[in-house]
Amino acid sequence: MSSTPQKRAVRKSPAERAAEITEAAREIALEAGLTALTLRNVAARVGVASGLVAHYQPNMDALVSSTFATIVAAETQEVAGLLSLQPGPSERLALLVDTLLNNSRLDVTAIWVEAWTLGRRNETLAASVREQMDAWQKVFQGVVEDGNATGAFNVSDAAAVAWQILGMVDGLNAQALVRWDGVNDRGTHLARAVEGMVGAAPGSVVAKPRL
Amino acid sequence: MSSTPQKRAVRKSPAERAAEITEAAREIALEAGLTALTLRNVAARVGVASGLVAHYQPNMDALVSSTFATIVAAETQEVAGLLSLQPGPSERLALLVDTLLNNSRLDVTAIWVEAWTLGRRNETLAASVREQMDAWQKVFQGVVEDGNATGAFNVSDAAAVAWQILGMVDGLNAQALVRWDGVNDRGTHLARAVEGMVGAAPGSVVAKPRL
DNA sequence: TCTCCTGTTGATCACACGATCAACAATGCT
DNA sequence: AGCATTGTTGATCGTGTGATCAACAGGAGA
Repeated sequence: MSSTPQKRAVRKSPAERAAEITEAAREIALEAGLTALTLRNVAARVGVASGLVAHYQPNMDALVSSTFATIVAAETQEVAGLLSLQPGPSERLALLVDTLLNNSRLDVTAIWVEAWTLGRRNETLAASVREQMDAWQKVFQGVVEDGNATGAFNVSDAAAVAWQILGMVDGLNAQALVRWDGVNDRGTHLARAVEGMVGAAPGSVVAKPRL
Repeated sequence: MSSTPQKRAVRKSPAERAAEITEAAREIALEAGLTALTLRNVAARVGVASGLVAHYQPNMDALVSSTFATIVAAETQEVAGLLSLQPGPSERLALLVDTLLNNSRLDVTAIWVEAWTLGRRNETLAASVREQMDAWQKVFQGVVEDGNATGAFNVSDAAAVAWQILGMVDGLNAQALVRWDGVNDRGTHLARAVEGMVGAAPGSVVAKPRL
């Protein structure tokens, strides 16, 4: 019954081992949250002694914050990529709202929410959170300015509106975290709210039917 | 140098002692978060041995969740009270939005956010969170239905819209927790968004100037 | 084959947590 | 005054955390 063979881990290059550790950290965070990122937890997943994880990281706060950044930045990139495929700003805004509300990203949302509170005691993480929020805001702002240029929207302060939409989306996602059964038609309601904010014609921001 | 006199705590009635403990827990939570609610922390604040706190509580999860409920329910009551003083639904909605965004309640917001993640590992707390969210939603729903009745709003699903507004407010507050410097005119932007959702005339939901 | 470099181990430290409980002492009752 | 009730203590246990470091061993180069 050698459930845990307990054999010595094979010797690997620092780069490879470091990659294993960050990947294990990513998986743990997505499955059990940033709080579950402990030396022993990560070590166990990699199949390695706890000391080794410590050896590859200055401290755990750093691993937590870099793991957060990795996960969240990947999501931003992915969604931004989807946006570029859309024909116009209204479609982009609709896709943005629709994509972020479809509950397939609840694990990432959980990490966001956790990071907001963990940031109170982990300054490195707090800085990372602000940085990633800025990145998201820029994505929204780009869409809003886009719509302003084409005349689809009419916004005086695109940056502020972008912050607001971001906040709303975050809130609705956090809500879904707790009240998963919640409300349907979330996308429709939010679309109407967003239309009000960007000064778009009612009904102009409409989610494309899911394929 | 008797910084901590270390004298034995005076003997008090169970009711009185229990009240001291819950009050100390409330203060600690508001200042340092629900995570800071430890046996020793609460005991130190009351000026009592850690065992006594344990003696008055079935377990710490219960203290955490009841403290959360106490703090949040008080806020709901307070805001609901303010609402009743307003003449009509538009004013009520405006006050609601304005009050919840004015950053004087960031400590409570921090507790909300913390509770969302802590609820994943504390089922008692999770139940309490859902209960308190329901209470908030009812407040919003009442205002929306009110406006529907007077014709100020035009909403087909008041419950769903109420959930959405609640989520938005939560998100914007959580955002303010991290990006305090953030955006000004948050109330105005949100008012416009809410108008879009409730089908109110643009500009009808406007915050009363602060006295 | 031998040697050195370095990736790796795991025991260990100090600390914090929740929980438990025998012993203590203040209070009110008889 | 003596006693019984009960609020209170604080040491203790088991667990978990991050961090440290002497000792070990795999592998590449001489």
